[in-house]
Amino acid sequence: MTGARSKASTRGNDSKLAVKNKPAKKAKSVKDPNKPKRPPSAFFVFMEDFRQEYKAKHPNNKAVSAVGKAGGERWKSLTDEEKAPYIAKADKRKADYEKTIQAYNRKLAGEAAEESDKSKSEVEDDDEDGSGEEDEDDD
DNA sequence: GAGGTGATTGTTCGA
DNA sequence: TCGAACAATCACCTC
Repeated sequence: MTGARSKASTRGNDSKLAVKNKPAKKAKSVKDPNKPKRPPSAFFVFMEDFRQEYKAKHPNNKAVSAVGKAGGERWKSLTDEEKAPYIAKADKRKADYEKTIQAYNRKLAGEAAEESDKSKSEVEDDDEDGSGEEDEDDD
């Protein structure tokens, strides 16, 4: 939309020296390394294509910032019809992601229950069949 | 050597 | 409901 991301928006182009005051993004990922990555939005699906095109046109330009800018402008110039295939792809990935995240959440719940059960076992100390394998969601 | 940074938009999730 | 975080990419820079 407005594109007024309070995050980076208009940063110094190549001012890598300008240290961003945003916290380490990766820090959160470290929290949940097993968490499935978010699906790419239609724009990112488009970028996958656009990067190759841009690379072909500008083999010397490896600056991701330039690709991002060019991709953003191109994306805005696209019509809904042109965006449609990318949106469809993104939608597909999103559906897949929902499945994955559900399995992930179930696994989390299972682990939480296991931990809770462990605490209980420590107190009661009985019943340890070990048959509580998480269903790897095969269906 | 390892890891952060930049630029873009869309989506998701938490407060 | 709003806003921040995060998704990909990769050369370059800092520690």
